[in-house]
Amino acid sequence: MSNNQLYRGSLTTIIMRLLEQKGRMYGYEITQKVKELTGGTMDIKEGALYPSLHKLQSAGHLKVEAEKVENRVRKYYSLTPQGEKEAVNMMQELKDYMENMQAIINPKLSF
Amino acid sequence: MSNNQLYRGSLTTIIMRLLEQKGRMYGYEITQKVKELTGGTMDIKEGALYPSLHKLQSAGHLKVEAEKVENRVRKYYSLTPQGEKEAVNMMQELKDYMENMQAIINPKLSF
DNA sequence: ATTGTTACATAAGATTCTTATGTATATTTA
DNA sequence: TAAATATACATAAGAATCTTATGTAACAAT
Repeated sequence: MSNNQLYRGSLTTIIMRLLEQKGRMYGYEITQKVKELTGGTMDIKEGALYPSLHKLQSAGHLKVEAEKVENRVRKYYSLTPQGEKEAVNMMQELKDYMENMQAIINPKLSF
Repeated sequence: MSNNQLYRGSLTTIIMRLLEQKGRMYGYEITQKVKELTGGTMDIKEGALYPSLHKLQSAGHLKVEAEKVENRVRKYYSLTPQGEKEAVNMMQELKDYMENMQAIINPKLSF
């Protein structure tokens, strides 16, 4: 993902958010989109991505449809109704995380 | 730390930043300060804190001084010169992380 | 006398990631 | 045309970070 431990734990949030916005994406497309959006600094590894997608799927947050495009198989993922709720949840948790980190890093009148 | 995987990987950054600001803190004090700064939502577990402090110390980022206060031992940690540089580094990496997450979550003209 | 707080520590297990490896097709480049 | 790169999936072994559980020890409060 990056040679930085901070990214640890944020992959599922990223996947859920991209699918919330785009509706339907396949795995490889997600890696490319993230690379594009972060100017090349974030590089999602396949060894992290695919197990993560499978876990979200078996948790009932994603559904998958396999399609053959240009003689290659693609697995398109999208949010289930339950996944839509979970995506909203995860976005709130990311917001809370960011605010908490800001509160620690730039405390208001605490030091 | 929190029932949220996003916090995974941010403990060392938090420790380094608090020591950068306060100069000198002991383990238990760090847990209380973080609780205070985040309104009780972040709760650093001892099983995460102490191994993390030991690792930062053996990496040369922290130095430790044991003191007996009210008949109880405290281990005060502070940044080494090398640790000061590493703290600046970590703050930049946190900033980059936050910006990258923002770019994914709220993309500018990409969807 | 028991519970809660302060203060340290470590071990076992869970989770998430990296690295390595594998399969397969298509395109580009040397 | 052979080799390298890109596209597209997958899994296994090991690393890193965390939680849970447990332990020691002194002090305060109920």
